[in-house]
Amino acid sequence: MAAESRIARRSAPPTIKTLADITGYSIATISKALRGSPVVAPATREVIFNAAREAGYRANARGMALRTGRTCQAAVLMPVTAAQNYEWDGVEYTQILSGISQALDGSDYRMSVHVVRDAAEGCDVARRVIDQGLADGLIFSGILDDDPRIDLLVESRFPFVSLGRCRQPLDYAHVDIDNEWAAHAATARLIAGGHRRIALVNPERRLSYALDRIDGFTRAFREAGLPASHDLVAEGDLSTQFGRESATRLLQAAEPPTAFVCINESTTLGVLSALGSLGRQVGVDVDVIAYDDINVSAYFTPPITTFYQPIEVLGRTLGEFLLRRMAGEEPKELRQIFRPKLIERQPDSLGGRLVG
Amino acid sequence: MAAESRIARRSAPPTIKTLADITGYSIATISKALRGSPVVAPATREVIFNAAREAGYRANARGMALRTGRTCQAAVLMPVTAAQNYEWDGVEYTQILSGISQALDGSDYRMSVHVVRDAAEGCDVARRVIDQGLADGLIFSGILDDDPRIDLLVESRFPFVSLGRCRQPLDYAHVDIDNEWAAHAATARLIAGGHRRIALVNPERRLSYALDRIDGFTRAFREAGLPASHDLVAEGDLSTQFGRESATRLLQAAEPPTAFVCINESTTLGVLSALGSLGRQVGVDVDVIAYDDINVSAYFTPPITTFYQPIEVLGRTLGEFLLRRMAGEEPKELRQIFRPKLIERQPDSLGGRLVG
DNA sequence: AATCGAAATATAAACGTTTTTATTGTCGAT
DNA sequence: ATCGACAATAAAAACGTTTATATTTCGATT
Repeated sequence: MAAESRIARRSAPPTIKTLADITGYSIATISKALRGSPVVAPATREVIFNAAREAGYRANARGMALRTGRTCQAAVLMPVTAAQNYEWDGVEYTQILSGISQALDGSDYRMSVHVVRDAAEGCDVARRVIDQGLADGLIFSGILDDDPRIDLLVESRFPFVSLGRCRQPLDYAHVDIDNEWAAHAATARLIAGGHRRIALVNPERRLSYALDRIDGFTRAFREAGLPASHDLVAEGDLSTQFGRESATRLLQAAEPPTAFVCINESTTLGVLSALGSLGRQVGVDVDVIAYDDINVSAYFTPPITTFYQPIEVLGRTLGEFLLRRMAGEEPKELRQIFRPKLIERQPDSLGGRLVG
Repeated sequence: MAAESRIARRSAPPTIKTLADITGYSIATISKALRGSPVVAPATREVIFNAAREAGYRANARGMALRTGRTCQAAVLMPVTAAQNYEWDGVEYTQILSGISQALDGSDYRMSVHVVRDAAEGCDVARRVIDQGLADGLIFSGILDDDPRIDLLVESRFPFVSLGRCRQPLDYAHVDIDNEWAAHAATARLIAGGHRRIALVNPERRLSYALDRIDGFTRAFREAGLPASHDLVAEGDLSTQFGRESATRLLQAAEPPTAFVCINESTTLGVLSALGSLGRQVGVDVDVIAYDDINVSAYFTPPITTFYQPIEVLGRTLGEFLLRRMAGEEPKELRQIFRPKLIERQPDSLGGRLVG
């Protein structure tokens, strides 16, 4: 038995023709039976399925792809910044890939990953995926304010799901974090704690979610009837170094911030590093609220308040949505906006401290 | 021109038959010309190449794959621990994928990523990749002491490159970090600094490189004529939590360590967190040396001494080796062991401190 | 008893390549 | 003039599927 199956494995893998020889049916019938077509007699199907199981038959993806055009591949664009020595970058993408892969697990789709270095390359790759039929669906992130990839894909009716939304009123499947809400919540919490000069460590403004965050940040001030500290918005790549440099610069300004809202843990680490260097203490001199990527804020010294959203869940939702989209479901149904959970680890209030 | 090319793009993409119609040659000649066969006349080849360029012809990967069996895919097994809420896990894999992708960039290979949750699943996926011809080559990591995947792949002569070495004397392409050397260097540095009770925060012992590290750790003590503090070797998953728990436990023992050698930055953060909680200061009460994954140790407070190896370089080497292996090069030629660079950020010596 | 329709299956074509084999045409040697 | 060798190209088969069309069988209807 073991030896037999080993021999079977060594020789050429069974094709539909092998099954035809075994069962005596034609290859067309085999194909139809395996695809679950209702025209084949139930008894026949039974026989064929058994033979297929026995022979360890697995459809040849290449033959199928050639005939049908279906590739059984879901393409994912994985962004990587060109910056050297910035190794924290993209740490959360492992989680996203893991989540997508989980969602794809039951299906017969596989995941192919394309590394892209910037938005332009992302656009090129997307076009190649469509034109050359490299995949049946696409997932990507890093959505810009007005993202050409979304335009392209919507126009060509290619199934895709984006992580993040562009700000155009287009009809497409997407998953996102409620950045406006989260930025508002963080800012409002600090305002309620007595802070007036609040820094926002934000990504570059061309990214859609950077604008969402600024919106939320601004709304919190507006609702409190206070002027927003727009001069304390730092924008850049989200490296640890950027966090450190921004914090250092802002803290040495004439009217320094008393609190920081950080976009991710990488920048947070940089901000904390700057505070350490300047001899400021979190919770004593300055308050910091972060968005949690990889769940390490609990281990910072001291632990800081964060908004936490398990990234793997985003990935899983992306994968599920793509499967449903590729199955023909309408984009309208395939939208989900996650609100991260607030984890309070500090009071984040000025307390009796002196402002400015 | 722009309109024209857009129309061309909308309609079915050009095939070899399209080129045959355009040039008047047969599809066989077209194919041979494009593949660079010497039997076609140079003038003919010229004509065909021009037509191909004009029409924007790109070979259909599926047709090619069906005929030749070549998939133009390089498969990568991406490990993901099943542990929930352990989100730092695998952060360095983004860098590895990025490196591999860079290496593959010029070639016509694409990268497909398979997420695997444990060694057994890795073995299954590897077998499926071979049997079903899902890819032309394979890259994987997390090598065990005696890894079944390596046995399987060596036996079936399937091109692959592993990140890490098993301890069997097999002939296969691999890339690794010199873990024995690095562990020795870190331990020796601490011994030279006066430390005698040194903790090693290590991965599980079934992983090949865990053993390498213990070897190096032991050698450093042996060379110093001292008994190795084997009772201070902690083994577990490399989560931040594991680092924190291990450090807490070890420090409260009867004969606590005066120094830590940490396997990666995730555990390092945990160790530092434990030290903070216990009111111990790095560089004052305890010394810590880490291996740097994603280059953030510089931002820890205080910055700590690390061994640093840019992970992207490992990825790039993996990709290059796989290409060469798939091109037929012998595994013997395709081995590289990297020595990480020591970055000194602390004296790591006991100084005038009291031992124990 | 002849005919029809439905059910079940078979045949053949197609997808886009590569590769093996066959067909031209040209030229030099006999 | 005839033949063979060679170069250049064409024709055909094959890879493993799916699908459109064709064939067979059989029971029911006229």
